[in-house]
Amino acid sequence: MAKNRLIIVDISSFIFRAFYAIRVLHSPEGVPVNAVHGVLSMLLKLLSKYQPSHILLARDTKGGSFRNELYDQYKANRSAPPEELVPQFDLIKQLIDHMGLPSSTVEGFEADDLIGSACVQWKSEFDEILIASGDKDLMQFIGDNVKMLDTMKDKIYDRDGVFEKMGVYPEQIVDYLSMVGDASDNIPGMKGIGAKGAAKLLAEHGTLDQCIEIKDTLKGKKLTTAFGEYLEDGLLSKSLIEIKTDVDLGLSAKDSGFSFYPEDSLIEFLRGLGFKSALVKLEDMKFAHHQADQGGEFSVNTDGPSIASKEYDESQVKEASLIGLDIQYTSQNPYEFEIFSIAISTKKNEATFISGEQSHKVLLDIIDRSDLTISVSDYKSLLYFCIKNKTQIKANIFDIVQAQFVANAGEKNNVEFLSDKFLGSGIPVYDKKKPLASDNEEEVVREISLARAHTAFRVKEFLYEELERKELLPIFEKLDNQLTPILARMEFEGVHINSAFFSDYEKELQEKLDGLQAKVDALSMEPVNLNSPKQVGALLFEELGLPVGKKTKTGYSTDSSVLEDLASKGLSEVPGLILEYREVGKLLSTYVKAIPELVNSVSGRIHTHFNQNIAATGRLSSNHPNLQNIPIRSEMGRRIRKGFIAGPGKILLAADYSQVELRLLAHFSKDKTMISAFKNGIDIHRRTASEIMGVPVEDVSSNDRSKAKAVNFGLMYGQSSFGLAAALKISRKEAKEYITNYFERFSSVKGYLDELKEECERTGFSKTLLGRKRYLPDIHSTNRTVKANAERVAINSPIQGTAADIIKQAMIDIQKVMDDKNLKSKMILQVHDELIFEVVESELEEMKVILRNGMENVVDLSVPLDVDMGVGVNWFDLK
DNA sequence: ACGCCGGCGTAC
DNA sequence: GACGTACGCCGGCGTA
Repeated sequence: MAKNRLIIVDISSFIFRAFYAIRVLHSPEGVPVNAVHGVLSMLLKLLSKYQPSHILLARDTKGGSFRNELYDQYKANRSAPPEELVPQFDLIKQLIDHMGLPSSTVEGFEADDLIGSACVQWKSEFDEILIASGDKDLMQFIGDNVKMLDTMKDKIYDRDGVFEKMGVYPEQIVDYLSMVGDASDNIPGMKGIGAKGAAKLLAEHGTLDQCIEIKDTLKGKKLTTAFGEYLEDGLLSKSLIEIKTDVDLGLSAKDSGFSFYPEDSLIEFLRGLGFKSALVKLEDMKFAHHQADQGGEFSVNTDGPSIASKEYDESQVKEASLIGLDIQYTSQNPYEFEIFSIAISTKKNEATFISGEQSHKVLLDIIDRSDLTISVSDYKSLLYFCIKNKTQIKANIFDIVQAQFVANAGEKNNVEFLSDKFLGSGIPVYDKKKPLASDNEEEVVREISLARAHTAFRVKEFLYEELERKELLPIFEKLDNQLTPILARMEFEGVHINSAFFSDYEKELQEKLDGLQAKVDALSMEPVNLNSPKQVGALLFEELGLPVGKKTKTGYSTDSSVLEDLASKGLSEVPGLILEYREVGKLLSTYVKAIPELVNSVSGRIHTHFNQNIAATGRLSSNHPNLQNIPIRSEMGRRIRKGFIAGPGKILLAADYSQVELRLLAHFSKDKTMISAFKNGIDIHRRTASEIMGVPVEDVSSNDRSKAKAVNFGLMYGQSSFGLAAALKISRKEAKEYITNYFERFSSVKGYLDELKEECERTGFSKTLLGRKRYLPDIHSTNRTVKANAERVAINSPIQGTAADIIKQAMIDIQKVMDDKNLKSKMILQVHDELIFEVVESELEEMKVILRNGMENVVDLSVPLDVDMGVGVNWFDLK
């Protein structure tokens, strides 16, 4: 590492990036502070990661620079900074001063000129200079000991790095940008010359001046006009791009030396802005500083807290009102696991590890205390323990992972991430590959468990405050947190399967698959692995010479739409055979073979995991195995459902919401046609077909209906005419017509969808009927594709998310009734809009009533929520 | 041998 | 560029 390292920061670019990267947050006084927060964390990261001995923060002045006098259109395309950013400039100036970081601003010059001047004037004073900026312009200063740092990508550019990225060397950057221009500063460049052209010219002729000298020999219309008509623009551009290097910075190289220490004034300042997690980091730094003072050199350190391990002391637990808890189990299998150890934390930077019999006892003690809040990172596994031991939890449980999911759906939410985010990291990672730091495995488990318990203890207050501030406490406390015990019970109960059915069906499908493989082999030169898209592509498009359709990143696309196209052309029977092979192979590998392997050896049943904190809309997901995607659409696939059966003396009962999402769309949009269709029990797709194709309801063909169905669904996903056309294999024109007609006939739907986008732009999040939020920072992206994506999400999330909230609430209500009535029937599966119960036959009729009531009455909408039910001995027969 | 990623296909 | 939310299989490729 360089002994003497200067970092020059283009602070303006930090400010803008910070502002747009984090949604707007306000201080207790209502002043926006998101950019302040962002700049602070960017600076702290810079200091800890690159450990500079010197720093210079270069700031723009409020007025324009000499460049505005050269060119009145300079930066004319820049709109005024957003209203909510304006008051933050001054706060950031104060922040920098409180941090004691050297900064410079000079009237009439931009930050770039200060950076350039520092680079040139101070070059010999430092072993290394890093320019922290995203401005390509500044690449011109890169040289032996000057490098550029892209803090977003954590990438450092040296001379070769510049060439790799731009195709020119640092000394050619000015000429390069003079030709290409720079849209962000409204620098025109020379029309007709793009990135590649400029790089090529400079590679051949070295400089712009050289190019001008030989311009008459240049070939091609674009180039000749560029060097004729637009040469002036190029020269003007050059004068704008050139950076001053002789500005008097008002301080010397030595003055940029600093030593960062979180003074009380900084702490006070940040407290006033309502920052909490940043304060924790700074206080830990102070702590580290004092430690370092005892025995050596101080270095900026934002790493996590070190946790002192304490002996177990009963009194400490007795006095606590909040405990962080981590449990380590002896096995993943919930039917076999015993508690290996627990760790508890009731104090900052302290935690206690307890193993053996005592851990079991302490755990039973603390969950029995109704005056206690236990903060954990895996509530469900604690519930497994309780179900197994037939104990009830009296304490309040706060799951930090679930809290983070509700507060920031779509963000990471594992304990390691939370520890990083709020405490500055600190969870040791158990890495099986590397030899353990300690050769005692228990030692490693102990370290991890202590850190997890401590994280749960510390992070709870931050997340609670965040949930409160974002008005998400009701969703967290009344919905998600209430659902967890139900999911634990469902998982614990599991599903019964008919293993003989699976093995018979496996045999049947395997024979079928072998037959298909043999047929294809007979038609090809050499054996092809039909599971390999690469080999399939080679067979179809090279050996057989079939017409190439779509391409993927890596080669020919061979997906089902391509194969169907080829099959319909009748040039070869191979595409059809591959389609069949794919279908059978999928069923075999993903379901028929895989599922029986997951039968639990103790219970003899399948125990899926219902994940509550993965799908950003609030839906559940299921894995190991995924029981939410068991085939139903094809007959061959649907047969798999025969393998899922009720236990002895039981019967399966399923209840599913009919068209929930479309009903929600009708309710939200208040569309009269849709509402009346649902109120009168009319088939919505048929009705839609009639409206958009202009035929009487009774004359709608089944083909028309399925097209309308696709339109209805596509709508809720923000599908374009392009997508609809592809899905239905119709022309874009026809697809477009349907969509246009749809929005004419269902005009309030159009308005509603637009409103969703606008609302999201305004607030930064989308919201469900029950108040679940999903923050979508991409809605403000300047990248069209990214923004369009966010808009589709903004349309879909409230609908999908509301449906998810509704069924969650229904599960809670239904389980409550079942418990109150002490019923023996069990809720065992949820498939987004469907609940499946294993019912004791004597309870069947009662259960039907409970389900219908529970599901239909969760919320009061302007359309009824209809529920269909089915009964059967297996999942196939639930009709 | 293992892990990651792309392509593909299943569900709602 | 073009349809939202998931999970999981397989092959292929890079690293060990």
